[in-house]
This record gives sequence, structure tokens and C-alpha cells, in this order.
Amino acid sequence: MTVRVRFAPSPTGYLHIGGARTAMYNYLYAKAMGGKYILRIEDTDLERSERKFEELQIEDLKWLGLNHDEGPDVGGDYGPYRQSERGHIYKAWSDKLLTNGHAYHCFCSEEELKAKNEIALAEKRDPQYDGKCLSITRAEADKKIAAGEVAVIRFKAPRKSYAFNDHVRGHVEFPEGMVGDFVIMRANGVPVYNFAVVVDDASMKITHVIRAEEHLPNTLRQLMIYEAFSVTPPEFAHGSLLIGEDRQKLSKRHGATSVNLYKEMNYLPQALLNYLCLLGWSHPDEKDIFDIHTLGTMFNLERFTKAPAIYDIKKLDFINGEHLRHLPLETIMIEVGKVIPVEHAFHKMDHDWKIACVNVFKDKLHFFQDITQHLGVLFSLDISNDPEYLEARSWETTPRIREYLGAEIDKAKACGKKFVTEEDLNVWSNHVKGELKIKGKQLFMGMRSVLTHQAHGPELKFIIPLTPIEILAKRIHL
RNA sequence: GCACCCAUCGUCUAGCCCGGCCUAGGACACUGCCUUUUCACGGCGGCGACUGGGGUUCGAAUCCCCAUGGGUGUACCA
Repeated sequence: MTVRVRFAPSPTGYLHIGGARTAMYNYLYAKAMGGKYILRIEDTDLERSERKFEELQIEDLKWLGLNHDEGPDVGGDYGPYRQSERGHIYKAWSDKLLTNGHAYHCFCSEEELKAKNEIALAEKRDPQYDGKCLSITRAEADKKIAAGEVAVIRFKAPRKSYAFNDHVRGHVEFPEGMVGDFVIMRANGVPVYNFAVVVDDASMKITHVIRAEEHLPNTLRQLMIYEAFSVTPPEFAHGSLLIGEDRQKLSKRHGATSVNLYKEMNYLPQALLNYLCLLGWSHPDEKDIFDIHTLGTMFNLERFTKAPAIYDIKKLDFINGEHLRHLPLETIMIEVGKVIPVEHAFHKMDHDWKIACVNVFKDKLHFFQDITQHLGVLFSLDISNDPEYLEARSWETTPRIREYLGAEIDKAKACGKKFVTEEDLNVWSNHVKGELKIKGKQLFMGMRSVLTHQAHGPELKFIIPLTPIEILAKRIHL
């Protein structure tokens, strides 16, 4: 039997970081098992669902590289993949339950039920449906409906306990009487979540349901419905929940919780995925940095964590830097070019210069945009106020270095050179060492302070050949 | 209230199922030092945890019970 898994978001907002994680786990499991990964849109909440959000979420999923095998935009053999287009299916399935006695019409008004709930709560009882409409026969109900009365369809919850085996939680038991008769079809004919999910998962031949722990209690209702249809339920894996620093379920108020924001902030999708993957799952070899697409059969349902994970982006930043460093130089150059201000001198340089430049700075970046601040060491005429720099400037040896280098640079400039080379730099430092008799810290810090006006930075042999000679000439005389 | 789930460094986690190799390992963060051609890189260190109490056992982070704490759910939301 081929594994079939699904990610079923509600198009009521942007793709949430927790949703992205669930989608990824499903995607990875399908890939590991050679199965299919399906995208289903759960838009039964007519008020809050919007087509725009569906499109945006699919766009974000694509950005992450989590491409589905079946879905509303790509089709498949088990469609439609939008719950709003499956009305006839829910109708047929709920009719089946009505016929075999597992469900019944309920004519109680919302006010009536609300009042009863309040009383139950006040008496510290569970506010379960009292079964008032249970005695209404199918024929009577049909007559009332024909006469214009509105009704919901309620599922007759069996009075027995349920148990199932969860891939993450192990043996889970729900004692008898946890839920009363619940609504499966609303008065407007739209199915309620727990019913639609079962109908869809069953008819789409879903074999494994991988989702977050918040759905664990829902499993009871779903198990009941599967039983009423005599359908074997899929296997379940309830991973941990993503929570905020306040240990509450992650939501908008915890800051950047939607995927599109990370795209805007220039995070690498593979880094976001890598981080998310580690929040609730661990790599068999305890690796921290990896491309989730290379996981293959290493991904399994046995390494999920049970306890909720606090979402903290500090580690994500680190991981982003690691992924960025492993990108081809050419790619980094292109990406970096996009975030450096258009008027920056960087853009006037030739290809080889840019590559060399990116190569020097790439190890220091967490994000592409970090490059801008590093570029200063190549173009800036600022003078550091770092005590170490000030000290280097105050040595009596430093003016002698400046005098010599100034002459050399002016000479090179007069010859029409645009840049000095690493060899030039070697010659200079040998001269300072041999002729000026300056060595050690005085030599290197002295040269650095004169050429960059900074106390720290990348090695001179890397940055000086990249610094335009006019900049060098100006700096010398500052 | 009731039901279910969970509990290892500040954070993510390994170890737990199949007790001894755990004076509990790794990563982020924080921090010290080294590299004296110098880094937000790298290397070497430091800080830092088995929620508490009982029990089983020669031996428990690992098994059992209780307590405590936290979370989720309890809708004609998903």
C-alpha cells in the first residue's frame, strides 16, 4: 500500500510557521516512504476563508520547496481538493450515517442549546447534548425539513471508550463519555471540521495523519466516525506543539509567525526548514545543519519529541548563516547584489572583483544584507575610535610607515593602477620590515591602521587588493 | 470543572522503549583563551539540566505510583 499523507490548511490567513512545519513533516514522510503528499484546502469556515489566502499559502509552500503531488492547483485522482467543492460528498456520506442510524437531525435552536450549556456549566457538569431530538424519526424529520424547519445533523456518539496507537504518543486512551452527540453538518449544509476530515481522509485514501498535538483530542471524534463507516482509520502521529516564550501556543502576538515574513526578511528557505525540522524532531546522527531534501529514508516517525518546543529565532539566524556560507560564490554574489543599495560602489566593480569580495566576507554573514556593513572596510573613509586603533596610531613607528606607503601608493596611482596587488603588499611589508626595521605588532597593526583606519578586520592581503587605490590614497593622508 | 498530553542545561535536543558504558553527550546563546597576517570564521575551554517525593532493584535520567508544574482540548472554528 502506498503511503498517502496530506497537509490541510485553512485559508484564513498567511501560512503559519507551525503549519509549514507540519507540511514539511508530511512531505518528508511521503518522500521517505516513496508515497504521495497531498494538499487539501479546508475552507469550510465560510466567514473566514478567502481564496487570496489559499493562493498566498501555496506560494509560500512553493517558496519552501514543499511541492505537493496532488492539490487544488495541480489536480489528482482524488479531487476536488477544496472542501468547499466537496459538498455533494459530505451530503452523501452524512446521508449514509442518517440511514444506518449513526446520526440524526437536530432541531434545537442555538439559544436553547446555549442556555442548557450555561446551566450545565453552572452545575459543573459537562455541557454535552442531552439527546432531545434523538427520538425524532427520520420520517418526522424529513417532514419538518420539507416544511421549512432548519436542522443540523448530529452524530450519535457511542458510549464506549476508544484507544489507538499513536506513532509519537504510544498507546492513547479516551474513556467513555468524553464527548456527547456532536454536530457533523451545520444548518447551512456545510460539514463541521471533524466530519469533513474523516470523509476526506477516507475518500482520499490517506494512510498517515501527521499533525500537531492540538489535534489529539479531535482524534476521538474522528475514530468514532471511522467506526460508523466501518473504515479502518489511518495511522496517527501527533507531533509536539510549537509554543512561544510564554509557553502558550504560538500565535501572531509572538512576533514573526508567518512564513511570508521570513521570505521578506531574506531568510533562506532551506535554513528555515532546517530549523523547523529540528523543533520537535532529531536527526539520527545528531546533525544540526542539513538540507531536509537530502534526508531521504533517514526521516521517520520514531524520532519525534513529545514535549512542546519553544520557538526562538536565535538559532535560526545561526543556521541561516551556515546555509548561506555553503551556497556557491556566484549565487551569493547575485543575492548580495540585490540587497546592496543601488548607488553603492559595489555595483560598479567587475565580476572577478565581486566574487573575490564575496569570498572574503561570506564567512561573516548571517544574512545577505549583512554584507553592506562589511563593505565599509573597502570603501569607508571613517576613522575608528577603537582604543586599539588609537594606540597603533600613536606609536612612533606608524608615521614612518605612513610616509613610505603614501609614496608607494602615489607612485602606483601615477602609473595608472586601479588596485594594488597582494604582491605589492608583500613587497611593502618586506620593505617596512627590512629597511624601516619595524616588525611584529608595530608592523602589522601599523600597516592596518594606516591603510584602513581600523583596528580589526579581515586579513590585509584579502582586503587591500580589493580597495580602490583612490580610497587608499585618501586614507593615507587622513 | 472534566478529559487527554507532556516534564533533561536559558533555548533546541541525545540518552529513556531493551536499568549499569551517564562524574548525563551535542548545538544555539553567553563567556574565557589561542591563533600576534588580526575576524561575527576556526581551535581549545568555561557556565549550565535529569521538577519533587516515594517505590522496585545490588544499581534508576531510564521501570511503577503519587504530588507539583505546564500545555491542549472541551463550538453549527479548524
